[in-house]
Amino acid sequence: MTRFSTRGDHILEAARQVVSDGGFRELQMLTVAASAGLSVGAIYRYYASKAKLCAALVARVSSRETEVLEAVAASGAPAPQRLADCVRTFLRRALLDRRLAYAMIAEPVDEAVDAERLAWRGRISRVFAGIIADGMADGSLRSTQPDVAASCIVGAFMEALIGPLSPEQPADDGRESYVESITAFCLAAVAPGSSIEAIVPDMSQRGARDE
Amino acid sequence: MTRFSTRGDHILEAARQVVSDGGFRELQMLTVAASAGLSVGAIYRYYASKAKLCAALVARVSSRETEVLEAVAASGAPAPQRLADCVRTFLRRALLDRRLAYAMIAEPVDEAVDAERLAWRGRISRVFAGIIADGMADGSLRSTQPDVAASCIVGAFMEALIGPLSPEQPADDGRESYVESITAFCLAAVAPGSSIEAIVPDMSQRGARDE
DNA sequence: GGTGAACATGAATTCGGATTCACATGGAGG
DNA sequence: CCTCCATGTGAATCCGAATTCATGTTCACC
Repeated sequence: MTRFSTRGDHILEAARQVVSDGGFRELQMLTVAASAGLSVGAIYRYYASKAKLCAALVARVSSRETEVLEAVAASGAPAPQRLADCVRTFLRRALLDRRLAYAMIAEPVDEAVDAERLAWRGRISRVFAGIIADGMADGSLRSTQPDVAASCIVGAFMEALIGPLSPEQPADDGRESYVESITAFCLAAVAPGSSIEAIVPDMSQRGARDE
Repeated sequence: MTRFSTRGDHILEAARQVVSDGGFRELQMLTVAASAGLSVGAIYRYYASKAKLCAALVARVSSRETEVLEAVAASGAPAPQRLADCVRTFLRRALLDRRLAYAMIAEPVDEAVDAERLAWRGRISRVFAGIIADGMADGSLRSTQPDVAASCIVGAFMEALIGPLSPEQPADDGRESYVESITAFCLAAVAPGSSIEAIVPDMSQRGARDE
């Protein structure tokens, strides 16, 4: 419909549709073709292979999400606030389409797609690592290894979000409190002031950087 | 070799071998057969299908790990200590064979296997939720929703451990500090005393239980 | 109207494995 | 020595998609 969308975009949109209910498992060329109102062969005119199509899909969706996240991270607010905002933003957006989120985050497809996914996670993680480093610099966050902490945060909210144990469909009213619980967890993990030294030795210096 | 191991176990062991380098992606009946020194047909005498074989493999490995974890969790130590010990234990053991760990934790195969994997994660998560509940009861851990916090912890250390961004092979000397960093993160997330209320509203009551 | 390039179609083909099965092999019991 | 059953073999078969391609369409331009 939109004037500027090319045929290739149309196909990508159809693919997104398919993945968003049924995941990559159901992304077959036939299914996509049907959903796009085209024939199988036509798809090959725009994407050389299924793998390429999948990779393009992941790239497109993930870049949208990354932009949003980076925008939030760039607000001038204090680090802890930005951290919480990023987590919340990611969670809320993902909750709008969990099947797609799961597919984007975890469902394996093939190497090309995995590479795309990996790059995405890298970008997300870097956003968090940046915020954490900021917070460490001004003392608003406790001392950690930013990259490790960032990985943990990403893992924590992704697992809580789409892990096999997350509630199938948090009730509408519970959704927001669910988001806040997860956000609180992530924030507390890097907030200053908790008393863990007795149990975990301070390694933030020793293992910090050795290459 | 061992007297008591049946032929079925032998095959399972061969499968473990294959998965432990190459993951489930390379677990083909032909590959397993080769690794077991048998023919394809022979495997089918012991496992009705590839899916069954995979499920058996996951079940076997995961039950070993679960037992270890539950034993650690059952020590009489204070909750924060047990929490840290469980995380450390899991991480150290997983670091011994990361490819296998990744496969067991994350690599999807098919529904039957996923069910097995899900059950496993459930058990792990329950172990953590139990410890957290204990800690909340005696005040040694801050107030959270134990099941959500447990999911986050599992996600955090799994991602940091085997996520696509985790260091391919932490240097021998860095390994222990890596483990400690992750452990510290998990512990800090549920330790009391951090100041996050200004940013994250306390939802521990409101959204706690509504069914 | 005629021509060709770009675009579509979908049945036929190919392909990567899983699964089957007709045919050994070996050894325990008669 | 013969039979039978448990066990093993691996080539043949099957199956579910991906991929190709011979055969139409469309349409812009002459």
